[in-house]
Amino acid sequence: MKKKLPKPTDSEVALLRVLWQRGPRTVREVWEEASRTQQIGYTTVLKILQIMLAKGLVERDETDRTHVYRAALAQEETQRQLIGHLLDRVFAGSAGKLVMQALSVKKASREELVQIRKLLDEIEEEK
Amino acid sequence: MKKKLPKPTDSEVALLRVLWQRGPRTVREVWEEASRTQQIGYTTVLKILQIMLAKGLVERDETDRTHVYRAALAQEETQRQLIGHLLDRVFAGSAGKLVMQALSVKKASREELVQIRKLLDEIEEEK
DNA sequence: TTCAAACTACGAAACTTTTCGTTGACACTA
DNA sequence: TAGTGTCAACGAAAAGTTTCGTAGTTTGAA
Repeated sequence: MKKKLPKPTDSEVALLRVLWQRGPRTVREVWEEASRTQQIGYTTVLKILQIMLAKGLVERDETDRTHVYRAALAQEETQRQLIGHLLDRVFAGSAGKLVMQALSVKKASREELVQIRKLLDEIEEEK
Repeated sequence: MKKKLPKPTDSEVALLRVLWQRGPRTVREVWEEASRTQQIGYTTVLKILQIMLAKGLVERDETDRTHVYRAALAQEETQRQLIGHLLDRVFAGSAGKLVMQALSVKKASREELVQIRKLLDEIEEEK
C-alpha cells in the first residue's frame, strides 16, 4: 500500500528538482547544483535533505560514508500531487478552469499544443 | 504600479474562497461558512483575516463596528499567481506539461473541453 | 441603567520552516 | 602520525503559521 507523502515545501521542491534532473546525488552535488540558482549554505541543503528523509520524500543510500540521496517519487507524481492540491483548493475541482488559466499565464509551444489536442481527443473518445 | 502580494497559505486560501464566492463578508459570516467544511474557531478566522489584511491580501471596511472584509485580488488573479508559481518551480516553465498533467489528474467536462479547444485555436493563430 | 451578547485586538503557545554554526568522525596526505 | 579537508549529525535561532484564550469596548434589551 502506498502511503501518502506530505506536500513538499518550496525549498524542498528546489532540491527535489536537482534529484529529478540529475538523478541520485550526494549532498555536495545537490548543493553545488542548487547554488547555481540560489544562495544557500551546504549545511542548509544537508538539513533539508535530512528533513525530507524523515518525511519520506527522499531516500538515501548509506553504503558509503558520503550518502547518496534520491527522490522517493518521480517528478510526474509530485506534479500531479501538487496540481491535485491546487485543483481542490483554488479551482473547486474544475480542471478546465485550471487548464485555461495555465494557458493564459504562459503559452505552450507549438509541439505541446499538438500533444494537448491529441490528449483532448482521447478524453473525448472515452466519454 | 501594482505591488506583488505574497502567496497565500492554504488556510488563507480557505477563507479567501468564502470571500470570492460570497462577496464581502464579516468575520462571523466567513466563520460560519468556513465552519461548514472545517472545524475552526471564530477568533482563528478573525486572526487569519487580520494577518491577510496586514499582508494586503484582503481589505476591509471599518465604517461599522462590525468590519467587512473583501479579497484584494479576484479569484482569477490569485489562480494565475499560484499557477505561475507552480509552473516556475515544478514544471520548469512548461505550460504544456502542466496542462497535460492537469487533464490526467481529473478530466474536464465536455463543455470545458470545447472551450479549451477554442483557446488552443486562438493561441495557434497568434503564433 | 445594568447585563449579556457581539466584536476587535492582543498576546502567546505550539508547530513548522528556513538557515547555519559547531562538533566529532573519518580519510587522505605530507 | 599529525594536520587538513570532508562529511553527517545536532542543536538552535529566527521567522512564519496556526490556533485560541482573554480582555476590553460597544450595543441592544430588559
